[in-house]
Amino acid sequence: LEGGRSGVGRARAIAGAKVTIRDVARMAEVSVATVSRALNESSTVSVETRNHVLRIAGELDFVPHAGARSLSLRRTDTIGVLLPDLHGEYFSELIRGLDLGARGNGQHLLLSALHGDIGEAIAALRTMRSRVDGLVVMSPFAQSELLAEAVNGAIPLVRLNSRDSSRSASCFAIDNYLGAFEIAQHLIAWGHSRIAFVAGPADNLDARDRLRGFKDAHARAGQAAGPVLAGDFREESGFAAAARLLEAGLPDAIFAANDAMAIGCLQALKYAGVAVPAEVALAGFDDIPMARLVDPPLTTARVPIAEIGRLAVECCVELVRGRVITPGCRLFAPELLIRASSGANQGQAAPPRTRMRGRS
Amino acid sequence: LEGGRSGVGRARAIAGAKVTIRDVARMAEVSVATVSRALNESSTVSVETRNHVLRIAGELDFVPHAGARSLSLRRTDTIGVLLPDLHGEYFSELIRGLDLGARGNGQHLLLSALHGDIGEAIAALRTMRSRVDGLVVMSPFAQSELLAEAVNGAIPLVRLNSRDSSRSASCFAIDNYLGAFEIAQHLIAWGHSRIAFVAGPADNLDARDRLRGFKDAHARAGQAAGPVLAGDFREESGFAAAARLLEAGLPDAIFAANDAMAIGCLQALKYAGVAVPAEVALAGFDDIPMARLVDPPLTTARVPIAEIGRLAVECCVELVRGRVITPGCRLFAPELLIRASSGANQGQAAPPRTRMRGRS
DNA sequence: TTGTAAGCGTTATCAG
DNA sequence: CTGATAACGCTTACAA
Repeated sequence: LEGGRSGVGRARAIAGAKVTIRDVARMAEVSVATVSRALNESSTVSVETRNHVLRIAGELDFVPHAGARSLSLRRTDTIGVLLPDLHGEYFSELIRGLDLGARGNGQHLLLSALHGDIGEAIAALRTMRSRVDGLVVMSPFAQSELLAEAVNGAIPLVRLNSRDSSRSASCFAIDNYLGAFEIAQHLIAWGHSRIAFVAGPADNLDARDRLRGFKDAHARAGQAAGPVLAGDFREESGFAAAARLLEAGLPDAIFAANDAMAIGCLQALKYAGVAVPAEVALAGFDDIPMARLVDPPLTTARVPIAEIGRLAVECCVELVRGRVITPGCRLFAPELLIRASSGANQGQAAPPRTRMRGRS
Repeated sequence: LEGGRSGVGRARAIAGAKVTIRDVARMAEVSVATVSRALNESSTVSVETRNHVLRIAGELDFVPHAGARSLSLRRTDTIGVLLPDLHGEYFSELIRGLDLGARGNGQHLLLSALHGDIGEAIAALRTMRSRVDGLVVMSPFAQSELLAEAVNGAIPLVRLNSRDSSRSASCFAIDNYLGAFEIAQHLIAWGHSRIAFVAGPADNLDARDRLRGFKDAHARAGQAAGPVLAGDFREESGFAAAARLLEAGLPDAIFAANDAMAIGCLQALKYAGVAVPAEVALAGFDDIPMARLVDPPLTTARVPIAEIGRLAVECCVELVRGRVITPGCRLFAPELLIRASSGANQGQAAPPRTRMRGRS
């Protein structure tokens, strides 16, 4: 009677029918408790029993049911990630960082990318809530407070790139204000007296901070800020903005709130036969890979997005594990990358005080 | 006694303590079965009870425990995705498509990226197996048969971009062979008689197929294929390959197995003062967004990667739901995009038979 | 239409 | 060191 079991077990494994811990227990001729202990490295199992059980489990190709496990353990070992509609290298680098942080801590990643409004985000958050131990949320929405509310304190929440004054949240963000301030300062230092700004979406927090940095750098320098043009972070809107400037009269420099729009500007300028940086200097933000490949290479601010993603997940895991972390926003300073598009001579130590310009 | 319950429930919701279906039942003064039925739109519940229950559940901010649900329902409503170490726009577009396919079918996406070797991938597959209803796996490994084995038929498996002769698997892939064949044919038709090929990683199936296409196009044309240089799909390796060609003597044209490497080539050629396409024509593969922005814009083959991702997930969901799908590989033909880098005059109907060249 | 109760697969407590 | 057994939260026959 007992002899037949091995055959049954093997058949099971081959057929792919779900094999449970009871099957393993039966085959190994021990109790389910012992199997559980052996599988979970509990020390209260004799070495030989453990090995025996492990061998049988392997033969049966046993994989514990995650749902049952989470029911019993009250944890899922997965972190949920909610991201806005991101593009290109920025998105893939972010995910790379998130994945790194998760797998490094034995966590799975439940991903949800959003293609829409905040209502959709809240709905997504609700359905994720019961499947994850913690959440990492990146929301460009100004009303992102609502998101934290949706989670309702049920599980830890870490925010990405949404600096806000929320009392209790942990948050990892790029210092958009500082980066924009520095770029504007750089342009001003190089003698550009009329600098136009191509803004991002009005309801986007990153975009707002970059605009503030742009303006404050001018205020600090005691110089009037140039015109601010509307944009939406996409290349096309940069192209359109430059086209408007070409019509209204070119400034000395254009600072676009991200690289994609800066590249759009560059295209429009090239098309119109305007030399960059000789006639108009140009700068962007983000340092997407294309930035150094365009001609001329783009002056910009690099944001360590993968690193931030990794840290955010790690912080989330810590919170899940009950570590008390003082809440607050950790800001990461972007790195100013001066390339040819801003007209700065990289070999030269100090910027010129004034600058001769070909056009008035 | 009963009067106090409402207060307790509200306190619970505020505190964020896990509220279960029993709490809802108690508050609504019905049985858990009724709550379950109300929440799951079962028709066997009176409209008023349903509304009542729904209201209470809302007040309590109740979210069903996914683990318990999956235990009972024997499904998780999530699809697992296993991806290799991908970069840039290709990666983000793919994820966009996968996400679209998942959310469109009410599924969650469990993502696992960055798999160096196949052992790692197999381990990841094992731990995912119990948390998902189906898997979409993209493996560039030639030995990817092992992956299917790891799943052992426990759940449906759909492969991405790994064309193989596996009897039972469903698979969605780009016709790399065809795309490469057409690009090579295009270069040949435009009179380039010596065409170098910058290959991808030797163990990468996509790369192999592209090389085959390149060679077969030459065979078909009765023309000897130019030198094949090693590469690894990264920009740097394209740069290095072009550097080697500059030293050994330039061909008439260079066909890189992907756009990233083609752009690397372009950089090296520019750096050396070689005019593209006047002195050397150039073509890539993938149509990453940068391809049309470099100067000159890159001739390449566009692969509908987001679309493929979406379809793969949808197919997987169908399989999970028990739809019988005839297995096999669905190949998607890339779209040949002729731009300036290959020297073809787009306004011109037919390619020239022979071509005058500035260099021997 | 509603309630009762038996699973679903694990882990953990408590005896042995 | 090992074995019963009671949770864990939900769905679903089966009864009423």
